[in-house]
Amino acid sequence: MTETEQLAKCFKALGHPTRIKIVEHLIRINTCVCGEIVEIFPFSQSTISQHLKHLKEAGIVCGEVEGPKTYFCVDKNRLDQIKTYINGL
Amino acid sequence: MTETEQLAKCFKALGHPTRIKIVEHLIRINTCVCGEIVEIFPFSQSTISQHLKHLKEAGIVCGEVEGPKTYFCVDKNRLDQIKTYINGL
DNA sequence: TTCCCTTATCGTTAATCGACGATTATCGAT
DNA sequence: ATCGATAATCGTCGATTAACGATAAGGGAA
Repeated sequence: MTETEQLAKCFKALGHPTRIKIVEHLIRINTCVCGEIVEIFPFSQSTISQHLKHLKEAGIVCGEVEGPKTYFCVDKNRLDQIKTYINGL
Repeated sequence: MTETEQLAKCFKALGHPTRIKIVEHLIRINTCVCGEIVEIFPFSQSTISQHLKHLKEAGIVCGEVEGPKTYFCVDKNRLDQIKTYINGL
């Protein structure tokens, strides 16, 4: 995958209001579990799980499985990559 | 439309490799005409026109009709808005 | 083991996207 | 007034997305 394609994937992942809010929330509270996000939004657990999957595949968030739970957090490096690109425009 | 929705629309518009490259090209050469972009990419005129429409609707580019041609350029203000948001994350 | 809690995945559905060719609209020049 | 160039729009098609409920898979506790 070219760099442009990778970038496009990131932007696409951020191209949905719910996913933007999920990222904002994750940054605010540093790390949290899927169920906590489900409580915040008026969408089903499966829908939120899908959004998280999108964000994970774009490398914007990472999830660490710990027992039955998965702790999600934002990948600062990837975020910095995006910042660097945008600022360079 | 909420601010988040507006942002999502911008990211979505940037969520395609061709559109990213169009924006990069427009920034590089400041302003240009649709046909010029069509020559650069291996896509049809209608496809490029659609991509430009997306970018326009997101407010990332603006097009000024001048006779039979339309001159496109990047809206620096909108770009700055995106930069500001990203950097604030 | 058997529940319960948590998350991921599957299958479905309606809507949207990305590409195309064809057509239309608009302006300038002949 | 017609023609040619340019760009936008239309109609179509297959692929993808976003949402859901239902189901599966995993670990922890009783």
